[in-house]
Amino acid sequence: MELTTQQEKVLSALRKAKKPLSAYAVLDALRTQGVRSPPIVYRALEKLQGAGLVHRVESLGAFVACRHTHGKGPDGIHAFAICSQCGAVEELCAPSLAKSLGRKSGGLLAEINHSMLEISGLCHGCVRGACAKKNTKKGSGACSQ
Amino acid sequence: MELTTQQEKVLSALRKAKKPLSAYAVLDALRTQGVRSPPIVYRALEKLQGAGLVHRVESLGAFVACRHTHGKGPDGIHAFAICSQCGAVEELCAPSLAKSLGRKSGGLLAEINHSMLEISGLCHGCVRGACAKKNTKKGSGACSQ
DNA sequence: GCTGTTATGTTATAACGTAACAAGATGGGA
DNA sequence: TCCCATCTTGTTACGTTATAACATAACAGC
Repeated sequence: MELTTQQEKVLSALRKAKKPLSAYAVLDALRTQGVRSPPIVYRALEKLQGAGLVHRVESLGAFVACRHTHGKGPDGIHAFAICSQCGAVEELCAPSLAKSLGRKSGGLLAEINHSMLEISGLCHGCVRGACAKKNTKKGSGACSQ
Repeated sequence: MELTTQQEKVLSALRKAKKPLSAYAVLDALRTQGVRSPPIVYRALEKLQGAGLVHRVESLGAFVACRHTHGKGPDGIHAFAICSQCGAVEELCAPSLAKSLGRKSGGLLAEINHSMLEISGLCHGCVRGACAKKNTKKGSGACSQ
């Protein structure tokens, strides 16, 4: 997929960040590059998500650049481990969940389009007290565990 | 747990609804009963979530009353199947996932507090064309599959 | 040049969530 | 009884997240 200029900018901002960024954080990061209004960011995010290059972390209302290559389709499960204190996030590979999800959701769903799994807790660093900052939304948070 | 008046109202509104309600939808539903401002609803929701009586469906930004009894702790996994067209939601039991989650998230997390799994797709009814309404956020949507 | 499509851009507003403060209600003690 | 702590209720105002609606540019193909 060919990325447009704006999509490149947004993707690059997310790749530079050490933790998930809200759409407005992306906007702020890109103001110096001429990005001025929310829809620009949201449109780019939408395309990038469609291409599997970016995921939305639902429980944070924030976005991360993806490191893996996902197949699209039912086994395109997006799974994240999230430290609720310092904001660190790790993307997990959980392809083995695909089949059991199909069985479990069969009561309601005939087709699966998208699955997401988010596990939150405390990272090793925060448990040891090594992650200085409390997650302040603005703070640069994200420790290396 | 003893519920306060407001908590009762909120829980009852969610139980009556056939699909997840946003906090503001709850607010609207309770205006006739004297509930006038968002914090009242959010506070009640927070307590109800803490008690496991209500869950937040992250990918919808909405809340549902819980039908099961959950143990609290790591195996308190909240799993939902969601029809992206008509808005129907089914809460799944996925206790077997608990252990594998622990393993998968171990790289980052030392402790798990909360896990959520959301699977979206099309329900049997929507695939057959039996669910009339497209999910319009205001529409009463939710088919019986 | 014309046309259809995609990308870009703006303004304004909807929808979701919380901070900060004030005021009643309750339930002990001293 | 009075004082104090605590909990619940309530308000206003604000911050954050997301989208609607519209206008314009850029470009490919005829």
